[in-house]
Amino acid sequence: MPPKRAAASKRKLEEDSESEVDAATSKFASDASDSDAPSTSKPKAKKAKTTKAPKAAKPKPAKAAKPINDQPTNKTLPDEIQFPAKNEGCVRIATWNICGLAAAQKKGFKHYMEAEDADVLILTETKVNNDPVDPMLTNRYPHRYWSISDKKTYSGTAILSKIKPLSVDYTLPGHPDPKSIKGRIVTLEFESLYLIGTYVVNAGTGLKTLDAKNEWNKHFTTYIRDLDRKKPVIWGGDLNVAPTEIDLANPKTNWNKTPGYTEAETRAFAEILTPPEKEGAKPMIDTWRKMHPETRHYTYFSYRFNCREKGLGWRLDTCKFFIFVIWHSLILISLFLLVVGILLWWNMR
DNA sequence: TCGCATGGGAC
DNA sequence: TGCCTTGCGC
DNA sequence: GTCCCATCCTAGCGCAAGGCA
Repeated sequence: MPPKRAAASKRKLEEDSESEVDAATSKFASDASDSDAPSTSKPKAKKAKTTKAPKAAKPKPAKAAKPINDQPTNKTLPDEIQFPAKNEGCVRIATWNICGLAAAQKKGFKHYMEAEDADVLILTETKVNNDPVDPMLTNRYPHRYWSISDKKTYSGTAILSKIKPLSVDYTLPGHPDPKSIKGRIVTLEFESLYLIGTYVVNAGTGLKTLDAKNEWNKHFTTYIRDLDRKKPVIWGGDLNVAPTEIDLANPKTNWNKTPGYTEAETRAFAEILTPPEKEGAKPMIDTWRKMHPETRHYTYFSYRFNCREKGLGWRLDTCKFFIFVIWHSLILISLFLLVVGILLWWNMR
């Protein structure tokens, strides 16, 4: 049954700045056999229904604030999007939290995909229940890996690639509840590196799922360290954390209250980036922050309070790429962080 | 998850 | 069967 | 009285599933 929001279905698409990495790597590709493993989805038990009094409508402020940081405020995807040309010999990796593939496709996902022409595209919150067979995707990306949640139309992570990986993994080793991880992680192993795409657990309204997130962080940290001992790692996707106070517009009022900016989350993230000395692990690089040490640029804006227009956002969901230990690798010849873009992210939390 | 109103404590 | 409402997550 | 801080309350979207004519 189609959703019946039509009458009130305002087209709500927020564009965000997008981060992307062109990582030149002549040996990125491999001759390994294709390991596209289909994910399956299972019907979920229906949710318990509770009665709730309808909220009283409140008049909205008609304030037309001035955009801040020159960030785009349009809510629909333009038909024509331009990105800088790819560098010769580079592999372009991009990430986008699409908040529903079906919805994204209605709103111009195709335009973005054609314009960006990423070699590897990480998608999060796909909300798909089966591996999509859309020719638009299959023609451009011969290798597609969909991690699908057991919970219908919930979470979902995918990596679409023009390059064939050696192997693919949809698990987070060591996590005590593998079911809760389904749909949140895809790891591709290439000849020269690992690429991880994640849709990290959201700490939830009232931080009610912070414990689950802490559990995720604990095991993910171990996992990424283990991989890094073997090959360099690139990690992208929706990381659901604003690492530092310059990664969100109002750090003071949100500290330890709002999911994405709590002590537990920021500390866990910092420890992934800069492992404690005793662990002997190599430090990792937040590429966006490395190249834009002071820029306040956000990837997420709340629907509430006209945050988009006011420039009140967070750098938390997409736009984060972390290239780990690239310097010891001869494979990665150059690294360019291109923050141009139109990131299409109309998620809300 | 912003910005305002409200209330309480410190000074 | 299909429109409409409700609930949930973010 | 003034300042500071904590707390409260709030929007809009995508989607599935249930209610009901």
